[in-house]
Amino acid sequence: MDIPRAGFIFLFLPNRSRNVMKYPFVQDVQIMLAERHGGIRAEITVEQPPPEMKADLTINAFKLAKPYRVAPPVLAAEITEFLQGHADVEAAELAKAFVNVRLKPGALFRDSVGDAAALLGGALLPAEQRRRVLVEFSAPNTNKPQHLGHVRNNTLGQALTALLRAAGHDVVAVNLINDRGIHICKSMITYQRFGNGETPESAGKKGDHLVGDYYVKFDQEFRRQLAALKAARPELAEKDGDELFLETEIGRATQDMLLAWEQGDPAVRALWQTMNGWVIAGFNQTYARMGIVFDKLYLESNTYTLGRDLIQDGLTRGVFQKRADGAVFIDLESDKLGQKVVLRSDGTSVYITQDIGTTLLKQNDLRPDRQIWVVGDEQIHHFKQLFAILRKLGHAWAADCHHLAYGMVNLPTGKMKSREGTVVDADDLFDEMEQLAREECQKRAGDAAVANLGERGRVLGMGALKFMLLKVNAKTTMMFDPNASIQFEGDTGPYVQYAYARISSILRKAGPDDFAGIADWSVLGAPEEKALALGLAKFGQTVQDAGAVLEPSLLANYLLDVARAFSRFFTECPVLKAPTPAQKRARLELCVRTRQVLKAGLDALTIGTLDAM
RNA sequence: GCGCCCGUAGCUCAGCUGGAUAGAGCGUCUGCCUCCGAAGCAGAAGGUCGUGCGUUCGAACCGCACCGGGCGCACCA
Repeated sequence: MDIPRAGFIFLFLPNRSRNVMKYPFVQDVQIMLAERHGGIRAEITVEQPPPEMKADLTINAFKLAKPYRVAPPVLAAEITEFLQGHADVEAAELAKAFVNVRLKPGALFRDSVGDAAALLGGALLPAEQRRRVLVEFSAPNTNKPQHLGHVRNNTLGQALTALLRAAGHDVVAVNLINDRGIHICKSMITYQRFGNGETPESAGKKGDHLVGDYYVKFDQEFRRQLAALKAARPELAEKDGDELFLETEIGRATQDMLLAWEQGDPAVRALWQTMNGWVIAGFNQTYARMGIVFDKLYLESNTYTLGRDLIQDGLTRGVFQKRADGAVFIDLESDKLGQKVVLRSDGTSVYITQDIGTTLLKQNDLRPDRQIWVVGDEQIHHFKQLFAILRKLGHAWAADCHHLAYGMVNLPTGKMKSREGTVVDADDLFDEMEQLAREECQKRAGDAAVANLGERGRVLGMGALKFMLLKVNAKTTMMFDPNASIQFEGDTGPYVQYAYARISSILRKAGPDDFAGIADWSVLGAPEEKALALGLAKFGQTVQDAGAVLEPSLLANYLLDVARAFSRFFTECPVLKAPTPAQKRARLELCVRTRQVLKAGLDALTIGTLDAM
C-alpha cells in the first residue's frame, strides 16, 4: 500500500536520462556503445573524479555493466579507446572500470558555462513535468509570538516555495492561522482580568508579544490556583494540570469563554477580534522581515467546523463507523494505523476532523496537483492517518499529499521550554543577527562610514540565519547555539554572499572594453578555472534534485561548493590583471556566470545579495 | 509493548538512486594582505562511519539482530 510514494515519484523525480548540461562526448559514447552492443542505449552519467586523478570527468563502467550485460573492464576499455580519438578529449585514461576524461579547455568551458541561458534555464523542468503545488507552512497559533521553531518552519516553507518555483512549478503558498480554541481563550481571559485596557500602542510593544505576555500570565495564575486546589484537596496531589484544568476557577472560566465564543457572544467575539488583530499585525511584521508573502490565508475560525459534514457523508457510505457511545471512528488497521476517532461522543470534531475539512477546502479552492504540509516531525503519525482517511474517502489526489516533516531545533541546554524562559524569540533573534551583521560590517570598514549599514545588516543577518537553518537536512534535529552558531565565516550564508559581492566588485572595476567581443574559452585551463566551470554546470540539476526531494539543503550545500570553487579561482587566477586580454575577457565571463548562478541559487533559498558588504 | 527517525573527526553537520584513499566548517597548530576588499586562500593534526552478522565484484549507504538517543502510538492541538 505504498501509493503515496508512487505518486510522489511520478510527479516529482526528474527523468534522469535527460542531461540538463549536455556534454556531447557522453552522447557520442552512448551512440558508440549502442552500435556495438545490440542497439542498447543506456543512460550514461558523468561523475566527478577524485582530485588526484587529474581528470575533469569520469564515466563509471560498473554502472553500465548491467544494462549492456558486458563486463565492466571491457566496456571501460572500449570507452577509453573511443574517447582517445574524440575531438573534445585531451586525454582518456583507464583506471579499474573508470574512464577518466580530461577535456580540451575549449570544449569543457563551452559545454559547461558557454551558454548562459542553458546554464540558468537548466533549473526549469520541461513543461509536462511542471505541477501546481500547494505549500502550507507556518500555521501559527495566535496566542503568543513566534520563536526559533517557527523560524525554521517559515524558512523551510518559504525556501521550498521559491525552490519549486525555480524548478518551474506553479506554487501557492498557504498559511492556515489557528486563531481559535482554548489556548486563545487563555490569553483572552487573563487580559480581561488584568489587562486594564492595555494596547500594543500603550504598552509600546508588538501585538503578538503583548498577547503572549497574557498567555504567560495565564499559566502563572493557573498554577497558582492549581497549587491552592491541591493544598485544599490532598487527594488530588498526584493528578496533573490537564486533568484538573476544569477544577480550577480560571480553567472553568476559560472553558466557558470558549463556549461563549462558539455561541457568538458579542463581547467575547469583540475581545477576540481585537486581540487576534494585534497578534496578526505582529506576525505580519515578522513575516515581512523574513520576506514571506502568502498567496492565500485561511483562518481556522472559518474552517474548524468543515470536517463535520464530511463525517456524516462517510458514515452513510460505510467509511466510518459509530460506536455505542456515539463516537465515530475509522478503522485504519489495513494501513497499520489503528483506529482513529473522528467525532467525539458529544458530536464535536477533533483535530484531524478539521484537517480533513481544510484539506478538501484547499483542494477545491486551489485545485493543486499536490499538497505539501511543512509541519514538525512529531506529527508524522497524524499525517499518515490523515492521508489514509482521505484515501479511504475515495480521493485519488490523496496519493499526492505529502508531509514535509522537519526536526526540532534544540539549544545547548536542551529543548526550548517557555516555562523555563529558554525560548528564543523570533523578533529578538532577528534583531541580534542584524546587530551582529552591522558590527561585522563596521569592523571591516574601520572608522569609515558604511553606506546602507541598515540594509547590509538586514540582508546579512537574515541571510546568515536562514542559511544556517537551510544547510542541514530538514529532518535533522538540529542544535542551535545562540552564542556560537551564528557565524559569518566558513560554511555560512555570508560566505556565499561574500563571493557574490566580490564578483560584483570586480565587474564594477572592469571597463566596458573588457567585455568587448566573445570570450575565447580555449585560453583558460587552470585547475581552479575548470573546477569552477564544472561546478557551475551542476546548477540546473541541483535545483531540480532539491525540488524533487523537497530538500533545500541540497541547494545550500551546492552554493557553498560554488562559492568555495570561486574563492579558490579568485585567489589563484587574476581577473583584471590577467596575463592576456583574452584571458581577462574569458575570466570575466566566468565571473559573470558565477554571479548569475549564486544569485539564482540564493533567490531559490530566499536569501538576499549585496553588491558590496 | 508497537511504530518512525537519528548515531560519521573534540563540536556542528555533508556524503548525490552502493563505486576509486569517507568530506566541509568551527576549534587547535603553521604559513599568506607594497598584488582584483583577508567575511578570504594554502597546509598540518584529528575518524574501528554505534556494535555484530549478512547481501554484493564493491557497503557510511541495502537486509537482520543488538546497544545508545529522540519522537510518536488521545474523544489535545
